[in-house]
Amino acid sequence: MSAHPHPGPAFAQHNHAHCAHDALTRAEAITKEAGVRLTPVRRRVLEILLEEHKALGAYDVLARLAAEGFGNQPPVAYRALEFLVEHGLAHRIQRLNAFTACTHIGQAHAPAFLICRSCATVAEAEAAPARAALEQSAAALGFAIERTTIEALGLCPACRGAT
Amino acid sequence: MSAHPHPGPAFAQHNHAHCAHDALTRAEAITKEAGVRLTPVRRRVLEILLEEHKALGAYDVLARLAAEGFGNQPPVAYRALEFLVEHGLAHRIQRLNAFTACTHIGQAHAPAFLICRSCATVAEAEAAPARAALEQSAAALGFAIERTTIEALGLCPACRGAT
DNA sequence: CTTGACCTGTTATGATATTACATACATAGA
DNA sequence: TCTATGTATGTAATATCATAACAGGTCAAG
Ligand SMILES: [Zn+2]
Ligand SMILES: [Zn+2]
Ligand SMILES: [Zn+2]
Ligand SMILES: [Zn+2]
Repeated sequence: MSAHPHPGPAFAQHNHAHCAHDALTRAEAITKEAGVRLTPVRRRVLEILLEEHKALGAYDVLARLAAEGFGNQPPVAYRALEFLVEHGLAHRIQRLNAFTACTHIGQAHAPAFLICRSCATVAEAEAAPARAALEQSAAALGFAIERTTIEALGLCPACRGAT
Repeated sequence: MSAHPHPGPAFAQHNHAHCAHDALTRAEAITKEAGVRLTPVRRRVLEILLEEHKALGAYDVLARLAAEGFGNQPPVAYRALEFLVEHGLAHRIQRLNAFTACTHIGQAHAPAFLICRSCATVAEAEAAPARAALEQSAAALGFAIERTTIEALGLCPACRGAT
């Protein structure tokens, strides 16, 4: 057990079925705790996001939902995604206008996102240090930070290795 | 002379006419140096962005251009904006899907953006320290960062003071 | 001049996101 | 149990952001 939130498995080999199942279990717990409902659409959207460590656009999610008999209009997807983001079960990736399942559900964390430009895998890195540094710069200007977006584009370990 | 790139004037009282005029002068120099043309549309778009320390959407810019007799189709605005960003004369703000004139034209800088949620003013802060911290986190995962986006939402000094 | 590179303009379309309203469902109080 | 209430879902319509593809204009080198 690591002493601090561990890096998250996105770039490492791991039992992903287990990884996804775990996330769902935690999501159930979190929502129950918060007194909100992880309804079928919401749960299914989370499952879809959990299939891969990538980011999916709202319309990609919507297409999947529609194919499975859920509604087929944009708000169906956007609402479920908004719910997931609001409760810390998913994150929005600004650079991609897309969404990814949180890999640290239930753990307090300040995520920075590492987006592989080759394979599109998205991992969460710890943003606390970067954030602290930014606070410094901002404080010097008298600016009070409330929310930060930290995203990096680059190459993941696997894609660096590949020719 | 400050030892490192100074914070930029967005949140401070300053002679903005002078600020904008300076930026244009530098833009002329930069483009001449690079052997590219700061054509009338491009120059005008930069002037429009320089009017305020805020971010403007491409269609806002387009409306202004159209009203002044330039083309009135999206590519006219997007192309000019793309040119400005490419040559470091403007920046794209991901969170806002919008563009802002660079306040450090001609200076090498790694900008983080501070966006006031109350008055929409955008300032550039030095992102180098935050970026360095992020490199650390990323390196630990074997990820090679190529480009970073660092944006913060919050309250500027003026809006903090106001009731 | 002519050529070629680049810039501008326009049409058309694609991609992302929200507003507004109607219907269905869960559940707590009467 | 019944019904009132809040919440969730479904749908239509529309707003907002962005790009592809092509036609015509400008300008300087040869
Ligand atoms: Zn996994
Ligand atoms: Zn990769
Ligand atoms: Zn700048
Ligand atoms: Zn403000």
